[in-house]
Amino acid sequence: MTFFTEQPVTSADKTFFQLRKDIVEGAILAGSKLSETELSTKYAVSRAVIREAINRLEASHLVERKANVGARVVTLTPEGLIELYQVRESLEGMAARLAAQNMTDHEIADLQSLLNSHFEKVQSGQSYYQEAGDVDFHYRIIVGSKNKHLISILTDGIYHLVRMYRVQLGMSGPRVTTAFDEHKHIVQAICNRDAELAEMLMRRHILYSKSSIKSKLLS
Amino acid sequence: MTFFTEQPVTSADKTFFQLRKDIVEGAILAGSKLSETELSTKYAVSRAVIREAINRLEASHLVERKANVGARVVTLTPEGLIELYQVRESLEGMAARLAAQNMTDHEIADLQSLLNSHFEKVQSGQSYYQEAGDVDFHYRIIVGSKNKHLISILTDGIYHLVRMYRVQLGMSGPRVTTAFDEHKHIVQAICNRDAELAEMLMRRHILYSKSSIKSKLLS
DNA sequence: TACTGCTACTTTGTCGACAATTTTGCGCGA
DNA sequence: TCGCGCAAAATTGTCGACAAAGTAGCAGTA
Repeated sequence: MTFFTEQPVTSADKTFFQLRKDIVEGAILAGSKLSETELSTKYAVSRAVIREAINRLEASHLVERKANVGARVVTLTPEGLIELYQVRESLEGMAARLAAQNMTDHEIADLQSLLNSHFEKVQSGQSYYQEAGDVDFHYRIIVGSKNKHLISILTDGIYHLVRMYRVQLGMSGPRVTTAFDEHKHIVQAICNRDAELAEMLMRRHILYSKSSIKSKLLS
Repeated sequence: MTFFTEQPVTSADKTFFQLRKDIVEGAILAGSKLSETELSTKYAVSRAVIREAINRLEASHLVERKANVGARVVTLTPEGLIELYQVRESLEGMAARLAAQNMTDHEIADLQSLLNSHFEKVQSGQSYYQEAGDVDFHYRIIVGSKNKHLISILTDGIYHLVRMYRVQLGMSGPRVTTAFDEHKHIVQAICNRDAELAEMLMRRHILYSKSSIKSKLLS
């Protein structure tokens, strides 16, 4: 994952990253209360940095806060997941459209080679793929859109929430080979600079993921 | 404008709203530095509440911050405005789609009567419309989507930035009557529960606005 | 027993002071 | 005159303490 360009510099940064990790991965339970004093002793920092970290978590939609009452980790609901995928469909569709217009030939070539490496892994039977590989694929297209707002909303906000759902509701499941084909066609459209088609395919791709996840939630 | 459900409760809230207003309306110049000590004396609060306010402004994409250096108000560029409208096209298109599915009949009736009141004003020659009326129209559809993330991203983030561009680059211009027709057709599609068409019309509507603004920027 | 109101406690909000980092400006030497 | 380095000033980051709001528990009364 060529992901983590963000590296902590201040103490509040470190605390924020740590807290985000703990929340996303379930070390801090969904729906639980975040006590400032408690966290400040646990992480050995002052309440001021805890407060700043919590503020940023709120901006990421990972916690909700009430004035004079406190902050709680968001609760995960099927409806929430559906809503999240609706936003993803919209934004990542646009990202694919823009990527088809704005990615450099070199970036597209890289994307294709990434896809090839995935293909080998899938073919050799490794059911690896879904987590890291899928994230990496989508991440490159998002960044390839070259749209600052789009990139920020998706990578700073939506994606950590999606991962939280994936981890805590145990969404690692199949959809490997079919998803791979979908990825292939998206890259093909981007390579042809067909923005319209790239958007449509990406939206379908995410729509399918949503259906797959929805049916898994009900079982 | 049925907008301001958000009312300040804490001191940091008030400072945040005030600062946001000052930035959006240009009382604090785009690109200028936000000195914590300076602001704390100016608004007569401690640096802690200023810091919290700045953090929230950063989350709204109205200021950018560098560790150990400070925060600056974002600078307005033609490219930035284009990018903003790309995100709007994507998200508000989805909002219209979801509104067609999720708005109650009562909400739709309200939307239609809002449109009628606009029609009267436009017909009676008042070039009123564009600012408050336009915002109100879009706001209702966004809320009508019933998608929490969508609503938050648009009303807490994007919209203040759009308004900042409008105010500071003097975008109040025409496009009144044509925009009204577009609004009418969108409402018609929502009323027919035609989600597909509602999304398409909304995307076109925003696309046209973008072109109109772009040409105005170049003149 | 159930409800109301008070009190004590816990938690969040705000403040001023200190620490750490960055920026500024001066002096020195080439 | 220009560039380098060091020191001083200014700015941001962090901390502990106090203020204010909310919560829980107890006592008293109907």
